[in-house]
Order: sequence, then structure tokens, then C-alpha cells
Amino acid sequence: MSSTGFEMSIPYVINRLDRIIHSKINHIFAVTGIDISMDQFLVLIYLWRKDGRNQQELAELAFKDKASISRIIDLLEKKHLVKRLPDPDDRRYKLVFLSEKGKDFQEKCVLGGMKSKAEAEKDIPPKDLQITTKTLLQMINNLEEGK
Amino acid sequence: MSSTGFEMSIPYVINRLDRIIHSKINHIFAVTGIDISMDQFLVLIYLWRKDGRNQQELAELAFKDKASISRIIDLLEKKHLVKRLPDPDDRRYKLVFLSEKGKDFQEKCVLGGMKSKAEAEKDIPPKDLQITTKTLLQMINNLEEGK
DNA sequence: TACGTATAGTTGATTTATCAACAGTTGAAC
DNA sequence: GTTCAACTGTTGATAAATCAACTATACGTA
Repeated sequence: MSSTGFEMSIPYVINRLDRIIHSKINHIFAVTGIDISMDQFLVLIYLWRKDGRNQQELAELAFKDKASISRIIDLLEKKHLVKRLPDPDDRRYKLVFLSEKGKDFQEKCVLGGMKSKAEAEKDIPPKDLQITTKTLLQMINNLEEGK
Repeated sequence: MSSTGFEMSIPYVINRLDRIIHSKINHIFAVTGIDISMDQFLVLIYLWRKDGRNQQELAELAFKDKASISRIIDLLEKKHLVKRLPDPDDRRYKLVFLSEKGKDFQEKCVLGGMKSKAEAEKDIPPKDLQITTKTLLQMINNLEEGK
């Protein structure tokens, strides 16, 4: 990475795209009247599949720090989308359950997610998308294994 | 974006890779004894090319909010890597100059950047890298033009 | 020249990431 | 059975992103 031509380097492009995706999804949610952030959405996805998970499990699934999960659940709880209940079998755990409102959110949120996905992938050949995903996953692998 | 199979979707992979790149570069800097973050590095890059830029210009180059730039420059100034001087021709502007220490940082930092780049791209065919970069840039384009 | 608009930068509030310290709980080894 | 180690979740500190409000300065126009 020389200090010139950095605009085309993967780290720069990744960082920029990540923030654009974030703001796009946050924007779509906002104009659809959905009061959650993309990061809260990323956690909800795993609860929609199956709730009653503990926070550590959510952290691993959503690839977030347990501290981040703790605070994201705080926010979701404040919005009455989820509820924390202690695990009777192991009181270290807190199990996160969806409220009715939280369950009802799924359809609208997923619609927003699909919309942004379609917009991002417009005019990109499926083969390129596939190569891109494979390449990014390989990079994740490369960088993670060194630790 | 269905709620299943989300792990392979581009937004998820992008977000995950962005954070891994961040922590990798931050880690390399830390163990090399370089006390800056990747985001501070992203700003320094443009100052190494040419300093005496105003903050608005740095914001556009580094693709950051002017508020973020303001705070990043605060930190760089606290570390005595840069100095803010008022523009005599237009006192709204503050021009950011590298200190000697800031200039001397370049070599070490760029080395760290190169190291992480090499690690990320290990075993990935150049053609795939090229397709990936092209695809990501196209996505940035797609998502930006809608606003 | 004075006023209104536009621009540069700062600051505050909120959300998130990361790291470290901490409390409570569990379980295993002794 | 008690103690120690491991684990879950919380909290604090710091860095950063985003948005909005604000200050100061510059400039065009009337």
C-alpha cells in the first residue's frame, strides 16, 4: 500500500462501502417508519430465526462483541422489541425473546433489506458477485487465521 | 435478503471484513509501536502526499464527515503529528500541516499497511482481486447515485 | 454599506466498536 | 465441601460515524 493510489485499495473500498451500506439501510428504515438501525437489524435476524438465545450466542452469530450486544439489546428492549429473561438452568445467562412487536417487525425490515440489496447489486453480473463474495470470505479467512 | 443465508450476503461480509481490517491494522500499528488508529492513518495518507490542506478537503479525500475530521485532527494534534494554522486568505479555513514527527511516521506506517494488505490478499488470484475491486466500486456507485 | 446566504469548523447527542475491569454464577479439582 | 478457574453479562473509557445546531467568516446583492 503506497500512499498513492490508495483509493483503489481493498481496505479503502471496503470501508467506504460498509458505511454507504449502513447509511443506506438506516435511511430505508427511517423513511419506512422503522425505528431501528442496521446493527440492531443484524441482531434481530438471528432472533427471527429462533429466539430465546443468550447474548453470547447472539454475539457469535452477529459477529459482535459481547459488550456491543449488551448495549444493542438495551436499545431493542427500550423499544419493546425484545425482552431479557434469566435462564433458569444457568443464571449467568440471559435469554433474549422477541415481543409480538418484535416478531411483527420482521416482514417490514426484511423488505427494506431486500430493497437495498437489489439497489447495490444492480447491473452487476451474478458471476462477478459470486467471485466477489468468495474473495471477501477468503480475505476474512486470511486475516483471521493470523490471530 | 431473506433472514436465512444472510452470512453469505455482501453487506454482512463487507461489514465483517471492514472490522477485521480495522483491527488488523490497528494491531499491526500497536505492536510496531505506532500510536495511531487506522482512521488517523487514512487522514495522514493525504497529508503525506501534500500537507497544508484544509479540513473540508481532507474530509472529502478521506470520505469522512467534517465532524469526524475535526475530532481526528484533534487527536493527531494531541500526538504532535500535525498542527492547525489559520488560512491567512480566508479565516474560515484551518490548514493542517505535518510536524517533523508526522512526516517521519510515514515510512513506518506505510510498512504496516503493506503488511496487512499482503496478508489479506494471500492466495487470491490477481484477476479475482481485480473483479472484486471493480464490483465493490460499482456497488458504491449504485448506492451513492440514489441520493 | 448592510443584509442575507453560503461555507468552515466546532460541539453535543446518540449509536457502535473495542478493550479492560468487574460481578455473579457455575463447575471441576482437590 | 471448599476453593479456584472459566464463563456470562455489565460498565467505563476511548475512538469513530452521523446528524443537527451553532459560531465565525466571507461574499454577493440590493
